[in-house]
Amino acid sequence: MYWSKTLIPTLKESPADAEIISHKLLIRAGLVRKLTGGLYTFLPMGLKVLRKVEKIVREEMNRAGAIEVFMPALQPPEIWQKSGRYEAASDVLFKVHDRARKEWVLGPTHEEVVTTLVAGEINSYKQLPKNFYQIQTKFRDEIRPRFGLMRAKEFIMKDAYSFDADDEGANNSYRAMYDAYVRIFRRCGLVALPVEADTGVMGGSFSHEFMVPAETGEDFMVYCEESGYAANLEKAVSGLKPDSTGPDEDRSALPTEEFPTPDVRTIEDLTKAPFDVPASHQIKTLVMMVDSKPAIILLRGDHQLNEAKAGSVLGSTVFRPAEPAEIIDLLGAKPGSLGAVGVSTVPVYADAILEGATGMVTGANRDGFHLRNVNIARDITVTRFADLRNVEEGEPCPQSGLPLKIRRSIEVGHVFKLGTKYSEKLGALFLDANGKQQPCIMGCYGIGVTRTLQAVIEQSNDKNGISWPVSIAPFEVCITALDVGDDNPVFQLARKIHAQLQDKGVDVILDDRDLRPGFKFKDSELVGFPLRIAVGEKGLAKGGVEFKPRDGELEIVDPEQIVDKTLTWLREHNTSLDRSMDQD
RNA sequence: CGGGGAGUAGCUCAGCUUGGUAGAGCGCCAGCUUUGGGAGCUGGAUGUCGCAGGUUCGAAUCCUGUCUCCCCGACCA
Repeated sequence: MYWSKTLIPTLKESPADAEIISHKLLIRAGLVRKLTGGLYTFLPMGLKVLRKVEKIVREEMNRAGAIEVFMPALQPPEIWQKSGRYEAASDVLFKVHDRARKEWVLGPTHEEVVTTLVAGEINSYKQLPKNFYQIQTKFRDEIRPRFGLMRAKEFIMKDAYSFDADDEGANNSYRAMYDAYVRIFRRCGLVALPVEADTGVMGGSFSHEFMVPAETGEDFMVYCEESGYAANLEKAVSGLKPDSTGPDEDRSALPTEEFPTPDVRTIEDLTKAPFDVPASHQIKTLVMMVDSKPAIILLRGDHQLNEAKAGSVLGSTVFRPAEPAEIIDLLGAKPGSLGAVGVSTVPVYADAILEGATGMVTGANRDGFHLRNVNIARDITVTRFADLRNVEEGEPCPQSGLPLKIRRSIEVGHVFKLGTKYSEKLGALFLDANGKQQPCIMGCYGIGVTRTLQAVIEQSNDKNGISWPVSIAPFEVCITALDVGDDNPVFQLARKIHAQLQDKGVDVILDDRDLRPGFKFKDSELVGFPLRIAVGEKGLAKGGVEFKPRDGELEIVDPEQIVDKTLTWLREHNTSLDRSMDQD
């Protein structure tokens, strides 16, 4: 490819609407252009990277035994009603109407379609297991598209769905996908770590997310380097014990006592003089509404509610904080003076840390008053103790006991063991060896292909631009011709090397633009080609052409040697060809 | 949806407070000079100042409404 023949609109300045580095570089390096919020056109360089990521994904999915299909993006709402997700996923569903005013949905994911397919085509255990995958555009009415390709209304996903006859088989399918994901991300030159994850609206029994550590990530992962424990904050647990709660001296025998706390509205207010109650000695009382029924959640004052965990205790992912009017109606006081002492008409769920806590302070359900010496076991009717809070940095690892760390991360892949939720609802049943009808045991597995592309940029860049891994670089090699006249020997040599590399199967671009050298060097670094071969008079005077890895040292190489040198270097630096991968 | 910010040339922005009829840099076109780290000079093209309405002799500027984009929160690959 000659640079002048394609379109690589690089920008010296960052676009005003890009905030994070990968988004800026995506635009500046001319990989994509925005049509409108959350919708992007892939330009030639962006598309080349995308296709290379897809190729790696395909190879690894095929290697893992998955079979490729292609399902409609436009789907009938009926199958969503059958699965029960028409309501549950209603927020993210794009809905369209045909000329007869019939409604359709644009697929945000394909459990319903693939399960419908299997319901029709798979009848016997002899046909199982099967794992179908596709690489396809997904549509999601995101509340807030963000950060370029990171969260878009339309994005490319690899989605796979496994169907097994028994639980052991389902676990094997899950494991095969998990392993494939490890390989895929490694081949893309990406550091992506599997962490335990919440199953959320997908339902199902367990799941892992693949996380790319990055300051700009929207998720938090909790991890311990010693034990290898790693989990999404939504799911993470710690080894923190209940006995660490409560004041130092034993106040368990003292009766509860009401005391005036005018103008105290928050946990923070109560930690200040004259009250001086540490947040860890307070009980935070939250009122949640589930299907218009109230429930009370108790946390230690210094802890934060984990909504995913709360959802599983409340038995619904759909709940909201109660309005002040509802709270007054229920407890007789405004937020700021709430407590669960003496409450018996609504369920009270307390964080497990509070079990056995004594000498605590909580609201008195009377505006401007709190209670001290609260002994949970004695004074509060707790329906159930459960893990309801976010783990905090420094708490003991549940496995090693060492302090946990937390970092931001980008979710690039997610594997779920689904169980029989969809197969039962959509009739994906088969006859087992005893002639008995059973629902398939399913798993589903997603990779955000476009997001992965941007995550690589987020992880591999410097002040000069992107630094692509060889495996997914738009071109592996950029030949920078420093003179471009057709009869100029410099240009003739550059063209010769370009042709020779192309013959050897190297993905190479020749920068044949009539521009000053500095401009072309900057561009090649911005776009991020892993290897640059500059052909110019100065280099030739020193004995050859300039061989310059994007992140390495410049070498002068004899033009006769440059092809071999390049092939060797590419082989050594292509994460996709890493032989160590075949040994695990 | 709640809170914050912004819409002016292809891009990055100034002008708006204090109304007087459109600017800079980059990019683009032409010419000359330059030619190893985003060149210099000269000349040139490019705008319904997001849109609609209002106030006014006169609106990019003031007022009202509306749309879009970006950031923070709830959702997710």
